[in-house]
Amino acid sequence: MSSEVESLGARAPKRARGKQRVAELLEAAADVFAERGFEAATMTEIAARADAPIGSLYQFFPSKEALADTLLENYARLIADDLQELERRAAGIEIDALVEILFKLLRSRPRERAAALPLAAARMDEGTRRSTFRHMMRRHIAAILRARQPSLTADAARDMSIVLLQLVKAVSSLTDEEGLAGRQTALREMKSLAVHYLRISLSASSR
Amino acid sequence: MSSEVESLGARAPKRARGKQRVAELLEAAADVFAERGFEAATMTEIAARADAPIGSLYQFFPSKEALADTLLENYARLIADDLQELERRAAGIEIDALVEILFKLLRSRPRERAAALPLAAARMDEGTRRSTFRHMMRRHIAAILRARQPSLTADAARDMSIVLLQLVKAVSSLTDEEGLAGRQTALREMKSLAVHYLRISLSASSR
DNA sequence: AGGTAATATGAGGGTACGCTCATATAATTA
DNA sequence: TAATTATATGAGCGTACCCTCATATTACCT
Repeated sequence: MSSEVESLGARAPKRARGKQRVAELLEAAADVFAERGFEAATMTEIAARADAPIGSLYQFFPSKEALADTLLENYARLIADDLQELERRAAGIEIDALVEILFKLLRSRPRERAAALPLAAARMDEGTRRSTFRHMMRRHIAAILRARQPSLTADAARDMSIVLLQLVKAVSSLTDEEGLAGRQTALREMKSLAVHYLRISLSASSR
Repeated sequence: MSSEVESLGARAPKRARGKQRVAELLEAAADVFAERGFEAATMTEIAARADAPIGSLYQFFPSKEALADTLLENYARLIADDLQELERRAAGIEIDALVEILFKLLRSRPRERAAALPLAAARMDEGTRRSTFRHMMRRHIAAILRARQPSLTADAARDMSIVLLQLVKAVSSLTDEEGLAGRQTALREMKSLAVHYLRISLSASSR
């Protein structure tokens, strides 16, 4: 499932067996982090769920933090790539189609996403990393909007991306909630709200 | 600040000094839970921040879970009371004013809210408690909408309350984010989105 | 004043956690 | 084959956590 390797880890896997192990460990880690959150997740459970001894886990990931960061970076890279590709195609796409694509894209890879979101929240303010997950998202969405309509100022695009991302987040949390009566209706209405918002704002900026 | 006492705690305070202590402990607990989340918060730090020895904390709260639940219930009761009062007045209020009041109300008591939201997420599925915080909110918002427009069906009011609460949540998370350029603009636009949504949906239901 | 209930206090028990490391095995290279 | 590098394994170390409890102090009541 996850085929990427860590960047800042202690020892990267060199052989096929190592890479396979790392993939299994990352998959198990994603599940456990998604279920329990960063703090409550334990390295013991992650190793157990990957059917690996605890030593193997630490062979490839020097700490719980490094493991979480690897997971987060992998997910961020996947999404960033998709967003960049959408930016290239954005010029010729209608607004409602754009919203549809955007929503689908940001809700894709639900497993990785379910792990990444708690991790992004828990490990937000570590060290000097100013390039938060959320900032990357905003930059990309703003770029897509400006690709779609070049007359947009940078400030306007930034503001719109903030609103749009909040709407996506709302849709995501509704999608994740099981057994909610009225969920379909709510999802539809939130999408049409997004389309409405984009239409209004884009037409205002084209004056 | 917090003047309520716990309901299911081991020993409720009987004397003035005890009540004062409990208030200080709850305040410190709210801060620590807000900063660190449920899991990462430690009883030691909560006691230290209230300038109380660890034994005093356990005198009044038998466990970390009980402490969190007390905090959550206190906040839920405060908000529920406010919402109920708004329901009584809802009939004569214009839509944009209603949205304004609702948003302000749900963002009030930022300290308690900052603690309650992580706790609600962390302790969502404990025991048989089906009356989640979120369900209570939805019921109240739906009741307010129906008070404002009695022709609303129960289902429609429920769906609208779901959408509305997501919008409020989005606004809240923007409010909490410091130093965000474009925040004011984003807040204004999300509010007008909520008004637009309510107008459309309510007029559709009055046919 | 004496008696009783409420509160104060902090040393420490038990536990689970993150993580280390010495040692064993497998795969690759020379 | 021999040497070397990569990976496997799990007992156990140190620590920090949640919580207990014996004992001391304070406030209230009669």
